[in-house]
Formats: sequence, C-alpha cells, structure tokens
Amino acid sequence: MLKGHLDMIVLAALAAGPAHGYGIIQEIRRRSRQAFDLPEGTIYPALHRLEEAGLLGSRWVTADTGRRRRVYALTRRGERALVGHRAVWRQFSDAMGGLLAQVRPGRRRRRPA
Amino acid sequence: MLKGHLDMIVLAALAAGPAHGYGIIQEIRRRSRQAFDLPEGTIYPALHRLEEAGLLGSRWVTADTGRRRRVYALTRRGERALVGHRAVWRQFSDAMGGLLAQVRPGRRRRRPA
DNA sequence: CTGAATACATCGCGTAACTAGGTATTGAAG
DNA sequence: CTTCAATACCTAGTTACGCGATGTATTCAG
Repeated sequence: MLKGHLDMIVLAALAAGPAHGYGIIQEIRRRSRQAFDLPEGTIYPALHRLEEAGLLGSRWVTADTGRRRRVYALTRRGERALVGHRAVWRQFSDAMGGLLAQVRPGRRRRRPA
Repeated sequence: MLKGHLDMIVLAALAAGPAHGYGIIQEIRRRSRQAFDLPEGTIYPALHRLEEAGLLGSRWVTADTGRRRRVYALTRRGERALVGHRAVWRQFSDAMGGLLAQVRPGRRRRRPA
C-alpha cells in the first residue's frame, strides 16, 4: 500500500527522463525490483492529476512501432516537488526506524509489574 | 500520512510493554521524535480494531492519579503480526530506496532526443 | 484468426485516517 | 472558587485515494 507515496514514486520514475504511462509502470516495477506493480487504473489518474497540478508536462508522440504514446516529463515545479517529497520521505522513514527499533521488551514474566 | 502503516506503528509502540491509549500517543510522538503526532480520533479506533482482530488485549486499571485507564498489550498473535509488518516495511522501504536512488538525469538539453 | 502484449482511458467501490464533536477527571493558575 | 490546560476515553461522519473492473484500439506472434 503506497497511499500517500504514489506521487513521489511517479515523479521519481520520471527523474531519469521522459517516459510514457505504460513505460512508467514498467520502469517502476524494474526499479523497485518487482515490489511495486502498479495497475493502469492507478497510474493514469495519477499522471493526469500531476499534470493538472503542473508537476508534469505531456506530449503525444508516435513511436517507431507506430503506436500512439503520451510522453510525460517533469516540469521544473515537478523537479522541486520531488526534492520536497524526498525530504519528507526521509523524515518519515527515519521516524519509522525509531519506532521499529528493537526494544527487546524483556522476556514476558508471569505477572508484569 | 501514515496510510497503511498505522497498525504497525501501534504494535511497535506496544512492543516495549503494555500502555494505555493516551500514553501510546505520547510514546509514538517520543519515539518518532515528534514526527508522528497522532490525534485521538486515529488511535482509539485503531486500538479497538486491533483488539477486535485479536492482536491486542486490554484491561481497565485505575492509575495512582485515580484516573481510569484502558491498558493494552500485545497478544502472541500481535507479536507475530508485528514481525510480519516489520518484514513488509523493510521490503517497502527498500523498494522506495531503489526508486529514489539518484539517477543523475543528465543536464537538460535544448531539445532532448 | 486468435490471443497476448502494448497503450490509453474512466467510473465507482472500499478502506482507513482524520476532523469534529462529546464526556469526565485532575491539577495548576487566577 | 472558578477557569483553563492536560489527561483520558469515545464515536459519527467526511474525505481522499489507490485500485478493480471495464472499455477501446493497435501490433505481433502462433
């Protein structure tokens, strides 16, 4: 469950360079080593939303294969947003680390104090 | 936004030992170094849900201050669930790391190929 | 010719965190 | 004594959002 992290994931996938929706899905799957296999019903609305927000730009191209593709690229605002997301993620991740730190609860006693 | 991670956070907070709802909030705030400041409307339903699911047990106690408290503790199933959550988190976190890895996109050209 | 993979799109459901409200007690400040 | 903050519990309803389901069209292999 990537609730709240999807935007960052998409922006991060596009940090390597422009790509089209279907390709982004594969890029994410590859870079996450199969951990994130996003359905199209997740990615396309996200792309529309991010473009609407001005973090992505898109243009239609026709690939060598002859297929119509909508290629997205980070805008400058998108790049900045990614930097921000990255910082938030680090904080989030660190906080989670603090919480998950092994506390060694002490072996359970018959009747804890 | 901790969507999808709340259960783990609560279980982790209780890994140190039994605690009551209000205290759990403070424990989480402390252990996350102020990053997570959960409102009561988040924590109490979560505790009820987790107890319902058999991951927590609770008992009413009266503190030295005279206040009624509901003290929660991990059940054995809860401990096992925490272990599982921890593993999932590591996978999730690693995957995110792979995605956020600096890709050095190459300086933007006038007209990208 | 059929079926899988590519490539786009949208609607609506379900989940789950949070806002906003409520009650009651203790202790400090005025 | 009153007031206000902190402690301590609770729940109903809103909202956000990822995802399943579904639909269309094209390319290519068998």
